[in-house]
Amino acid sequence: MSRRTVTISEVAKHAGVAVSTVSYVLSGKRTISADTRRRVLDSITALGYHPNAGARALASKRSNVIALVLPLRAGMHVPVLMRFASAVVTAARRFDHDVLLLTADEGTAGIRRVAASALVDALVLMDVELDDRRVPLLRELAEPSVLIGFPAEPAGLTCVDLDFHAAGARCVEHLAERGHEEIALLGAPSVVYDRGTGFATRTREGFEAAVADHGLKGVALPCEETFDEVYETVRDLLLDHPGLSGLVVHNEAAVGHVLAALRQLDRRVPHDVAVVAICPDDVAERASPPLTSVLIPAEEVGREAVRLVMDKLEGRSVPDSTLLAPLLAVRSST
Amino acid sequence: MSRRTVTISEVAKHAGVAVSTVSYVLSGKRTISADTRRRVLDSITALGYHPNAGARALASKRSNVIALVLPLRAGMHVPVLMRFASAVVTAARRFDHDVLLLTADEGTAGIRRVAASALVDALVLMDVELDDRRVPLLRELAEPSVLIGFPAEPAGLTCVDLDFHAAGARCVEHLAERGHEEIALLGAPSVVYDRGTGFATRTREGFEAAVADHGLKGVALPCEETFDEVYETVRDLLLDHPGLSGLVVHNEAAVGHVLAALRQLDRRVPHDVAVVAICPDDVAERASPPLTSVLIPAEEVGREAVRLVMDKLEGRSVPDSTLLAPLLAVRSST
DNA sequence: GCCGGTCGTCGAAGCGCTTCGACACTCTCA
DNA sequence: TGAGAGTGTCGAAGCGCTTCGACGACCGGC
Repeated sequence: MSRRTVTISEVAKHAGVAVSTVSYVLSGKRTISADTRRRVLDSITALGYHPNAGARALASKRSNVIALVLPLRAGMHVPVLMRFASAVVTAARRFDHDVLLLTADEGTAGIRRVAASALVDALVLMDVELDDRRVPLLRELAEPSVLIGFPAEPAGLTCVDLDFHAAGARCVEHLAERGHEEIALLGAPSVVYDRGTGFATRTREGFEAAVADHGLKGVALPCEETFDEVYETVRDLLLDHPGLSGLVVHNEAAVGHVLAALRQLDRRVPHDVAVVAICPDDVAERASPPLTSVLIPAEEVGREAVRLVMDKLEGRSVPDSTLLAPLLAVRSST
Repeated sequence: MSRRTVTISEVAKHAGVAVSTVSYVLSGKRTISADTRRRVLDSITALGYHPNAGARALASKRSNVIALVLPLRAGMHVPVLMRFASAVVTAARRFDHDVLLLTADEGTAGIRRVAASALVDALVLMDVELDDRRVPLLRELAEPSVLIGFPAEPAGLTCVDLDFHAAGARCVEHLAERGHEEIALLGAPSVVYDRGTGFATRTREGFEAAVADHGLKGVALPCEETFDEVYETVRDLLLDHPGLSGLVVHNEAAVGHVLAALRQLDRRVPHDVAVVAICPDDVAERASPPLTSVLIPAEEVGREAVRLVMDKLEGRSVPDSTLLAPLLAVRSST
């Protein structure tokens, strides 16, 4: 039965020490003799003591909570977002922090509110747009923050992401190595480009640069996410480019449809058309055939974002930009 | 520029009143003259005051934060979970509460921790299993909580969910009305049944009961989520049941594969096989053809869960069980 | 044998807020 | 006209914790 709440002074009394001693045992900010430490720790478990979060936050000016700002916008692939989110939560816990979930309905007001009320110590923003309304606010707030993704003007901000430019290029390179000469990129839904979401654009730029470098013919198209639209896009693409033999797909939601469309159009993968995806590993593995892919290292990005945030909280200096190198896993689709 | 933090006593000084008066203006717990209220409110905006969350929590024993416990387990359809989560956040904000995100890695320890440290006032648990490890803990903790979903032993707990039993039955009823006599249910992946997740089982029971009631022939199968597995399942199903003309699909992730498989097996929807899905509206609408479906009212469930939690926090009594009636939307697949 | 330096511990002062009791006032209504 | 009942406001006492300065006790070096 959950007894009424146990306070630090009860622990102190039980262990026969001062309140401050208990506090120092817990924080390790002053040296405590092994013997005293033992007694305090024993009392803590005996009484089932848990520090009160509010009191701690008030006294220490640290809430040990970070905000995760997750817009949940149209066109975003939710499972990927959730992997980031989940990674952030797990990583935060390793630093003894919890995660407050902020969605977009409140707009920037939510960010302002949690920062001003000291509810959180720092912010992690996901799904950053090139021209993101939250960015000017961040500059104004001076609250430690890390962006997952890059805005157009990242100067002075801390950003982390997969190096999508390199990822796009890596896919092209792989297809070039395999001898393909005419290839296409199927990207995000056009709404995502219109919004100027960075990762979509950067992949396309990487794709185009590598196509030029390798002297290939290449075309980049947005790609919607219903089967019928995908089917049409693929059909038209094959019609317009009879020589096309390689496909880069950067759209988790559409990747299954693309394969289904190829199947229906009687193109064998990889025999007639080779496919490289940029997507999480499990999506690539579960496709048929399993796809050669550049994985989106959601766990790593989330972990890195938290590490950066913690560094900033501790006053350590951090790099403005952290780009994780793309890693290509070859499977049966190329 | 974010000035250093403004406190209530500065507001009080600025408005020429006592600190407690400012507090009462904010909380409305005592009557304040219109004139004083105005002056205080003006000072608050003039100084840009935001109450400190920690101090408030300490003094009032209320953090104005609720925990959302989101296991993120295998086999769960993430986009649906996120719609619940998003609805919970939005609803919580309407009650001036924030949401702390708890995932499963910590197991029950996380729940215990946030409750004991008074980090949160209440808990909302998602994706509840029939035999859920978190349930005994809830009984022990005496922290206000609401479950989204039903455990095997819900006595004394507050649960809210779509009435999946009725939903399964409703789909059968609809197919019966359309004259189908032999039908099948394609449900969640078998791992979900094995785990004893309530909603999957309850849908099947509703399906089976209604099949019996209407004197139909019906079979219920689990359904995995890769195209190849779905294809096999559908193919075998049609082989084993040549007279089968109606399908109920309760698996968002597989629904697209089921349609693709039918297409590949040369069965026209709804001409040869009618399909009813239990899934969110947008999934049903984006399928081709658009699916007749019982929608999963994620927003409504989330909202209801928060309402119940707030009622409990205010000491109002709430019903143990809240079942939302299923609503069937007829589209082109039946 | 005395001095300066750790080391380990304590007490007390807040952190910024809510809330309780008290205290003027101003209205009633007998 | 005065007792009683509101109103509107104030001051002060915490809420449970961290942190700062202080202070013995003990150490080695001269």
